[in-house]
Amino acid sequence: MEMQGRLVDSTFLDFVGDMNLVEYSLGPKQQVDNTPSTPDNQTRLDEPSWSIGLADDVSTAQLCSEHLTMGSPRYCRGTHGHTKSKRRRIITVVQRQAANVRERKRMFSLNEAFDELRGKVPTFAYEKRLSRIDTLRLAIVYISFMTDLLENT
DNA sequence: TAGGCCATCTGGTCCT
DNA sequence: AGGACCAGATGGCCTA
Repeated sequence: MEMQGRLVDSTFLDFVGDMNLVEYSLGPKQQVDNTPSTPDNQTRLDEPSWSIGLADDVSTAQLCSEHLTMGSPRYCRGTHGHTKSKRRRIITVVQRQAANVRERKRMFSLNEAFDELRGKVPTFAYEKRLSRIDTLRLAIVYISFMTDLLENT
């Protein structure tokens, strides 16, 4: 994937070289692997502490109050700020887990798309893996550059 | 140690 | 009703 640089003429490489995006140092190690479920996550899924003792028809509001003791505000969001609540969608633990799985799959496909995009934008071989935001920014610059190139030839 | 990046969870909203 | 999408929150990992 770092081969893309060779496919692009030196003009663009000079162009890219001027960008702040290419300030990465050596260090090819992947920062994060994109596997959707690490062993850590598996344990989290396997034993969802927040689901213990919850009946299927427990509302999320109840869930919230029950888990204030967990000391983690992440389990109690959505109601703060606006006490006037709209109708809440009752969701079971099973549905929540299914939604989490879908969300992980969705993010996985999103990351696949990012990887594909990384393969399309030119980078130097020694560069660290582009972050998602840098991939988008570089793609924007790359497209703009190519557009200009086409219009001026 | 602070900051950046990421995975994951979660609730809200939109759409079918 | 339920899935897709989105954004906020949180915690972990890595690097300067």
